[in-house]
Amino acid sequence: MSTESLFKALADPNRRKILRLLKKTSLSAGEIADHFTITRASMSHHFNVLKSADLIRSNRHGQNIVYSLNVSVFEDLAAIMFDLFKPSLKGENSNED
Amino acid sequence: MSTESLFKALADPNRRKILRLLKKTSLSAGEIADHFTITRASMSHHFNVLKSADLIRSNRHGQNIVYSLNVSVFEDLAAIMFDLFKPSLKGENSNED
DNA sequence: TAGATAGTTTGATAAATATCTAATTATCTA
DNA sequence: TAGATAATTAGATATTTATCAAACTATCTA
Repeated sequence: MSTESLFKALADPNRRKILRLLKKTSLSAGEIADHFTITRASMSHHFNVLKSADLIRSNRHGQNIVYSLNVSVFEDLAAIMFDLFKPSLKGENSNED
Repeated sequence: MSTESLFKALADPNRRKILRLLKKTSLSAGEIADHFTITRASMSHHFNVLKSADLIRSNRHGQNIVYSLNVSVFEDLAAIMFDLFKPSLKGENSNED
């Protein structure tokens, strides 16, 4: 279910924009929301999807919830991509679904 | 729309399995379908999604339609991933959506 | 402690998607 | 050319998803 949730999370332009914003620095939910026109409820939904895919982490700081990018997923994604595209060797089999 | 269709195409386990099958060698629609339990109509739908994302190519050989992996998308995907995760430099901006 | 502020959760709805069966198209061969 | 085979397209349905408004939770501060 992890590869599944990862690609589904990445398959939405708003969520990719969130990730790009978090590349520079961690940001609170409100700071992120300021870059979008959809409601904060909808933003929360996207935060949840990204968290479920382990693409972001959250920490409360007082009234704010601060989100940060989990860069370690980058490695996972790379591995998945190799699994999908790399010419396979004799007897090699995939773990992924 | 291209990044969009790419991730959406990859967000389905049946479609990822199709790509993995095509890593080794090109295969006809029927040969691919033999590895699945869903109907051939459903398989055709998945082929269409993968073709729209430019992940596979198709060529008719007599009665068969032979599908092959388009490995050049691997590079596109790598670029998109860097855009999403790589720490950005001063004044740098993304082209993606 | 009573607002005010930041954010999430709930419930509803419209749009997208995966699947199926049935019908259609393209090609081969007897 | 008629039937058989390979595959796709069309139409229908159930599930998932993105979004919103409203209600709720957590924290701060006067």
